[in-house]
Formats: sequence, structure tokens, C-alpha cells
Amino acid sequence: MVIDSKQLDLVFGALSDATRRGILAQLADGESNVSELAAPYQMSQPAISKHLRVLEGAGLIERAKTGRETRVRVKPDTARQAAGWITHYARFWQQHFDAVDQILQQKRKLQDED
Amino acid sequence: MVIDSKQLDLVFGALSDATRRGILAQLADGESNVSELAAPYQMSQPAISKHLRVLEGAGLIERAKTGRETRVRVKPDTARQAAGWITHYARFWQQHFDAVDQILQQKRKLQDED
DNA sequence: CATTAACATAACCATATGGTTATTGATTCG
DNA sequence: CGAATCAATAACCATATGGTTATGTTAATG
Repeated sequence: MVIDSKQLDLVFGALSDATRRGILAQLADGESNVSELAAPYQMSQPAISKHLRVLEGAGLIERAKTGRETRVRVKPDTARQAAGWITHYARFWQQHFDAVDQILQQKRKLQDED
Repeated sequence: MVIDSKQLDLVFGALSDATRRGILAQLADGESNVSELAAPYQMSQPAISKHLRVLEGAGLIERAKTGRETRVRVKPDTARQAAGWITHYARFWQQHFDAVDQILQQKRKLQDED
């Protein structure tokens, strides 16, 4: 599966909320159910369900009903791939931003010499 | 400057749009002005201005008027720090997702042995 | 000086987001 | 069986997002 621009929108969008990042962090320790995931937050259960839908839509988690509870777990494949893509992206930026930084410093140096 | 959760919201939110990611990519090659940044996109100039405001709000770029044009450039400090943070975050996930993956595979193996 | 160019801002619109309460549908448990 | 539990869904609300057109402001230009 290749991460395209649309999915990148969804992944970054999913990560733009602290609650969802927290849920992902919880799931990094292993799978869980909705009640456990909701426990740390002082918001309603439907609100958590919505966040889970967003994470699911981004391909970062999957849900599976077992009895009356819903087991939630990270989708390691897509999640790892998203992480890899983001790392790659961030590294690209770092290099270019370093370059921009050097150019700015060079300019400053030239101005000082005036 | 430390990146807190609120700013992380803004950074990820800023990156959740393809146009803004494209603008950042353009700026990675050096500073630019609004017209140049708008050129690749078939949307109005005010739309681009809005995107720039979002990027600015996330601390990823800065704008400076020089004459009648607005020079736009990456803020290397915060941008690099955000990139570093995201990389760190992604690496943390990768490790944990790898762990989750191994647990899943281990479970599968045990089931096969039944 | 009149016009054009670059950009921002305002006002508006449709849709998305993030939350709520109320309700429903299964399951589990006493 | 009846009650409690887990979670989804629906309906609603306020605000944010992403776009538009229209207008204004400042600077460059003929």
C-alpha cells in the first residue's frame, strides 16, 4: 500500500488532536477496548468513538467487536508506514531548513561586512 | 522554545493539507513571495493567504513585507524542531508498533500450534 | 498623477470537527 | 428473565476550515 496525498491528509489530520495522539500512545502498549481508552479523558463515550472513527479512517487503527466489547488495536503496517513516511518527510525538511538557515546566516555575514 | 501539545496540534493541523505541504516544499528551496507560492495552484490569492496564515500560526513560516510584496520564508528554528519532534514521535511509534506486530505474530504462531 | 500590481481583509457559504445528550442493540451477569 | 454494561448511532450545537468574490491599501510604474 502506498501512502498517497489524500491519506497523508487523513494521517496528519488524525494526529492534529491531543486526544487521538494520546489514544495512539495507549495503543502502543498493546490492544485495548473502548472503555479503557476512554478512561483517561473526561469526555463522553461517544466523543471517544468519534475519535476512534477518525483514527480508523486514517488507517492507523482497526476495531473488532468481540462479544459486547470492541477491541481496538493499531494497524502496524499502515501505522509504521505512515511513521516512516513522516520521518522521511521530516528529514527532508530538516536538511532543507538547515540549508535555508545557512543561506540566511551567510547573508547576515555579508551585511555585516558592508 | 519547547513544543507543547497545543503547538503540536497546530503543526500537524498545518501539515494535514496538501496545498500547505506543497507550499512548505517550495519554501524548502528558499524564500519566496506570495505570488510565486500561489502560482502552482488553481485557487484564488486570498485562499493562499489563508493557508499562509495557518502555516504562520503553527510557527512554520514567517512573513515580512518588503515594499508591496510579502517575502515568505520558513522559520528554520521551529520548523526544524517540529521536524525533530515528529521524527522522534514517529520513531517511538515504529518501535512500539513493531512490538505490537511481534506480539500478534507470536499469537498467530501459538494458534497454529493448537 | 493615474494606473497597475501585490497582498490583506471582510463577508459570505458549504462542509467538517469536536463536543453534547438521548436512544438503541447486543451481551453478560445476578 | 431482568438489569446492568459496552459501544454505536442519531440528532443537535458551536466553532473551524477551505473556498469564493468584493474591496481596500500600499507601492511601483508609465
